Amino acid sequence: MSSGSVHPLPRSADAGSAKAADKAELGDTKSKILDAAEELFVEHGFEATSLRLITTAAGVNLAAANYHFGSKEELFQAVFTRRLDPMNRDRVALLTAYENAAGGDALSCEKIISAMFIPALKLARDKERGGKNFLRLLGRAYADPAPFIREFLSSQYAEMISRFRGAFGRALPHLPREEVSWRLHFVMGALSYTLAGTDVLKVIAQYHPDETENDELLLRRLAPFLAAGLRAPMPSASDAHQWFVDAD
Amino acid sequence: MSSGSVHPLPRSADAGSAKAADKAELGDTKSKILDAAEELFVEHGFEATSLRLITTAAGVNLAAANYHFGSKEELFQAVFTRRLDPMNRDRVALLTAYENAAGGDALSCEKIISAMFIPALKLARDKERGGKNFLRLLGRAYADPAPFIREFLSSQYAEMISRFRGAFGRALPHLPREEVSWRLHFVMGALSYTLAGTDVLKVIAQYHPDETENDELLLRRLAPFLAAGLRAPMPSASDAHQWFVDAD
DNA sequence: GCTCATTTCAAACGATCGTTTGAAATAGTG
DNA sequence: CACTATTTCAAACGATCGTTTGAAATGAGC
Repeated sequence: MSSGSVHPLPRSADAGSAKAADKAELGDTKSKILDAAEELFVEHGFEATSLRLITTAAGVNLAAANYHFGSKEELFQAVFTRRLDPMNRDRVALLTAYENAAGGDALSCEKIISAMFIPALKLARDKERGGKNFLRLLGRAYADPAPFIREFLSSQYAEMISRFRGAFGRALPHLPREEVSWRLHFVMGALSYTLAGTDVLKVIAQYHPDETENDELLLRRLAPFLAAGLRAPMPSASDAHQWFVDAD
Repeated sequence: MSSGSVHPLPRSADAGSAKAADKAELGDTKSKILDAAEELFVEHGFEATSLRLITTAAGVNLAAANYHFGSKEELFQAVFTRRLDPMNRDRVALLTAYENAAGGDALSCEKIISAMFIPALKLARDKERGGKNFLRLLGRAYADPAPFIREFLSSQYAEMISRFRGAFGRALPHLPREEVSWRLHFVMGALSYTLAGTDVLKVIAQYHPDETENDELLLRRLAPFLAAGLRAPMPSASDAHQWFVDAD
């Protein structure tokens, strides 16, 4: 971690090469690896997914992974940046558009939440194809203990979270600033958790996997739940005491 | 995976042997392994934690792990059952006590939530010692893709979830049964996520790690948030349309 | 003392991991 | 065509993994 890796790094031809076809899957090795990695990381997690499994699924040589990405960690980050970066940019842009449209008025919680959801929905509705897989991967990554994942994600999210915290603060002027941060934390948690879609809780909640495809429906259930939570009044000390009276 | 493992299985002397001292850490190999495993699984995750790391930290021989627990997966499950089983029993018992005390009346959402939280708090306040670590481990396990973890957890939680879904259903008679299941899903998600305490979102929400010790404070913030979400009215179709108006 | 079951130990097993290597294949440019 | 740079390939590297083995140590009952 002392200095950037110095793998061969083929001349990068990423930034919107105009001659790349829309057919998506015809991918050049690099894209094939990213697609396979995205799917397999979701299914098995980072540690349990071997480069051999990825490159075999992608139909490329094992060494191609290290040649194009340098290391397994860098491949993992590449999988994320490909989708996360545009999504978070969309979120900030949408929030800004809402704020401009509202003039000086504060946005409603639902409006702010929708600025977080709509770009995620766009991704799930599939950007190219594997968008749904990525959202599940993202939800899981939050709970991954690997330090490099945590540091990477927090840096990727820093700007977006800062912007949304400000928006929620203006929407909830009666709440202490610290309480707003907490509730944003809860919102991000519930959202990530729901997107992760762990089968554990699907079973627990008698979830019907048939409906899984309809993420929009899911988020339309989550948004009112979260908006109501955000608007909850600060509990008084007596309230808390009443709820948490010990029952030994 | 075809049949139960047939490792030597030393004669089990678990169930409350009266002569076991309260001093906790003096543990017999088996407890030392469980304690070390609990801490290391939290820190590195299941796949990334080797048996050599665990047994070294526990100060016992490598083979002792397989001798006492059969396999790494069974050790992982043993770490969970040691704490999860009593906690979920406490939850159900507390809910039952609340219901009996209320006679035929439905409980408030806050009361039901507290029946989920108080046993978790008791654990966090440390049962013996490592309770806090375990809650973080539990939160992470929900997001773990390993099938054996998911199946194990859903079986461990089945009864408790069923009981609480019924209680929430009575507390929220105006909501469709399916909506109650969804909101319980969100509640479990937010709770697990918060307990997991991933540093990612701590950073994101400008969380002050100094306060980390005070889990009670944390849950007293989460409970009102969740209770308000549970009580949210069903959104009308027009509401949803207003929130999710596309902004292309 | 002896016997026998239980637990600990050092050492090794086969398998798989991420990564590297150097040559062969391919594409680009004159 | 030849020349060069880029990409692919089979093969191997050293390391670490979960698990097993068989002998040594330990404790209980007599």
